Amino acid sequence: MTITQLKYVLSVAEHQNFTVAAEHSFVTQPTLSMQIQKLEDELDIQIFNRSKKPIELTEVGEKIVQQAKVIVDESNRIIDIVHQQKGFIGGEFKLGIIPTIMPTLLPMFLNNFTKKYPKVKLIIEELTTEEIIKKLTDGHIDAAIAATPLENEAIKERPLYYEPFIGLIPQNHRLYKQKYINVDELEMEDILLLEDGHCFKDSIVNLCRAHKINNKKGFQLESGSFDTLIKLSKEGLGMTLLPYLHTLDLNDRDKEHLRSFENPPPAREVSLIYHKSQLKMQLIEALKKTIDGVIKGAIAFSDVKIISPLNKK
Amino acid sequence: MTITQLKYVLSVAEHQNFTVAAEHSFVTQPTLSMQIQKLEDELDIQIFNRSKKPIELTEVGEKIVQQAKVIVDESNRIIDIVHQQKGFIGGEFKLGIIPTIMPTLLPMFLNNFTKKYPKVKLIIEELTTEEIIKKLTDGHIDAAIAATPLENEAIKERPLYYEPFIGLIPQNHRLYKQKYINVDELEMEDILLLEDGHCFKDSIVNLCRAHKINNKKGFQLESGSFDTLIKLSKEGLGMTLLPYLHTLDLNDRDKEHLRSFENPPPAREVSLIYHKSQLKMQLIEALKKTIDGVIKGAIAFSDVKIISPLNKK
DNA sequence: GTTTGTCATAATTATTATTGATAGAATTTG
DNA sequence: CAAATTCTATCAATAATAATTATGACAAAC
Repeated sequence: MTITQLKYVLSVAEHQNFTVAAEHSFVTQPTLSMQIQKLEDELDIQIFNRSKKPIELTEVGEKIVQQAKVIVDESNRIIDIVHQQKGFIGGEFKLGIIPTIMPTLLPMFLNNFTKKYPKVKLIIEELTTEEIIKKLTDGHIDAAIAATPLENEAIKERPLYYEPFIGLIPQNHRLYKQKYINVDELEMEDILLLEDGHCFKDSIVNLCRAHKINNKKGFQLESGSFDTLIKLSKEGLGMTLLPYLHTLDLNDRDKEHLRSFENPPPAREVSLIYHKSQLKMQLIEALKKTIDGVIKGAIAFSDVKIISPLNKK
Repeated sequence: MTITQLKYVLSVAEHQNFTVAAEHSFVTQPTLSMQIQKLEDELDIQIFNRSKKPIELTEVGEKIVQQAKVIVDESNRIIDIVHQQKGFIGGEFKLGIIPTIMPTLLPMFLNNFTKKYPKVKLIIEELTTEEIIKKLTDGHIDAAIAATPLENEAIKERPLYYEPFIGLIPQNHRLYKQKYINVDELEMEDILLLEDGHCFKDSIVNLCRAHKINNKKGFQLESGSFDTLIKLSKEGLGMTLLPYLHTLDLNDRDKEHLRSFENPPPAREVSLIYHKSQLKMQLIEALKKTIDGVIKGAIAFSDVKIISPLNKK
C-alpha cells in the first residue's frame, strides 16, 4: 500500500470515473487502473463496483476512502511541518469568498497581503456558502471567508469581524423619519432581499423569524446584488438591509437614507474558515493577520447580536 | 514520500541506530539509509543529527516522527477495516499482562480463546505496568491487561472486573480472630509486600496512605511473588494482602487464614487496555468477550472501593 | 448497428528500491 | 596512540515496480 495508491483511490471516488481521475492525477488511465487494482489485490477486496455507471464505491470502499482521506491529509501535513520549521510562507493558496463579502473586503486586504507575502500565489474564487463547504471538505480550496457560525463538524472557524446590518430606507417609507430602527418594527413585506443562495438573505430571514415577524405575502422583490437592491430601494420599492462595509462605498446623498439599528444591532459574524485538518495553517495565520490589520480601522462594534447565516427550512 | 520511508524513520528514531533499525525493518542498512536520505532530500531538511552518538533527532525530526507515527498508524488501520469487513479474526496479537494477574487470569481464558479463534496467534508477555505503557505507545504490543485507572491520555481502558483485596492472616496475628478486617486496623509494619515495580504493592501503599496509616519503620519484608509471601506469612512473619483470584488456588488449610474486608472492600480494577489508535479493535473485542465470559462465574462483587495502582511518590 | 465512453490488458520503457561490497568517520580498547 | 571496532555513506549491479503507449472488450447512447 502506498500513499500514491490512496490518492488514486480518492481521485476515482471523487470523480466517479477512472479516466477523469487519471487526468487529475497527471497519469494515464492504465497507470491509475493498475495501481488501484494492485491495492485491491493486496487488501483482497473490491473498492469500486465497476459494473455500475457511474462507478460506485463498495461498502468497504466507502470506509477505505474515508480512511484514505485521513492518511493523505496527515501525510500532506508533513510538508506543512517542514514549511513551518523553515518559516516558509509560499505556494498556492486557494481562497473562497461569498459574494456579499467579496467586493467590500477583498480590496481592503488584497494589496497588503500580496506585498507582504510575494511568494504566495493567491487564487480567489467567488463561491456560495454551500459551495465553500463542499470544496473545503474536498480540499479544492484551502480556506474561505464566509458568514458564520456554520455548525459544521469538519470546518474550523476563526472570526474576523462582526458586521452589523444597516437599513437603507427610501424617503417614502414609514421608518424614514426615525433615527434608529428597532428590529420589531421591520415588516417582511417591504424588505428587498437578495436571491436564494445568498446567506445574507438567510440571515435576514432568520432575524425576522427570531422576532416572529411573519412572512405572509412572500417577498416583494429579490435581486442578485446589493447595487440593484439599492437602486430599487431608491425607486421607493421598499427598504433593504445592507452589511455595514457595503454602506461605506455609498455617495453622500445615499448615506442620508441609512439607518442603524438600536443597540445591540443585529450583525453577521464573518470568519476565516478552513478544514479541520488544518493544512497550510501557516498561510491561514498569515492571512488572518493581514485581514485583522486592515479591518481594525474600519469596524469597531463591541456589542452586536449575531444572526445565523444558515438556511433553516 | 512513501509509507515505507516513514516506517524506516520511525524505526531509526526508536532504535537510535541505522543498522539495528534496518534489521528490525528486514532490509539492509544501505537500503534504509538511502530511503531516509531520499526523504530528507525531498523535504529538504535533516531529520536525524548523525554527528551525535547515539543518533539524535533534529528539532524538525521530532515533529516529523510524531506525524509519521500518525500516518503509519492510520495506514495500518486500513487493513483493520478490511478485516472487520470480512469478519476475519486472526493474525498476530501481542498481549502484555502484569505479573500479579498473569498466573490467575491467563489459565482461565487462554484455552477458551485459542479454541474460539484458532487463527489468532496469541503472543503473551509478562510485563510491568510501566513496560506495558511504553510498549503500547510504541506499538510493540497490541493490548494488555493491567490494574487501572492509569490516567494516561494515549491509552484506552475497558474494565474487565473488580478484584477485592483479601487478607491472609497468620494465627499469631492480632487480627486473626476477627471475621472481617477493617482498613483502619491495618498497620504497615506487619504487612508483607511485593517488591517495587509491582503495581499491586503500589495499590496497597495507596490504600494505606488514603487511610492515613503511616509508614514509620518501612516495610518489614518484600518479595517477588505471592507464593513466597504466603509462605512467609504462614511462618508468622506478618499478614499479607492478596488479590481475590489468587485466594481461589489455596488449599483448605490456608483458606482458614483468609479474611475479607468489611464492605465495601478495597479492590483493584483490572482492565483490558490498548492504544488510543485502536488498532486490531476486532481482536480486542473478541478477547474482552472471552474474558467476560469466563470471569462472570468467578467474580461477582457489586460494591467495591477502587484503589489506584499508580505509584504516586 | 455503429459510435462513444469507459475500463482492462499487454508489451515496453523508465524509474526506483534493494543489495553486497567497501570506504570513511567516530569511538573504544589495548 | 595505534589498532580494533562500530557505524553510516557511497557505489555499481540487479531486481522490482510504476508508468507509458497501444490495443481490446464491453456497455450505453444514438
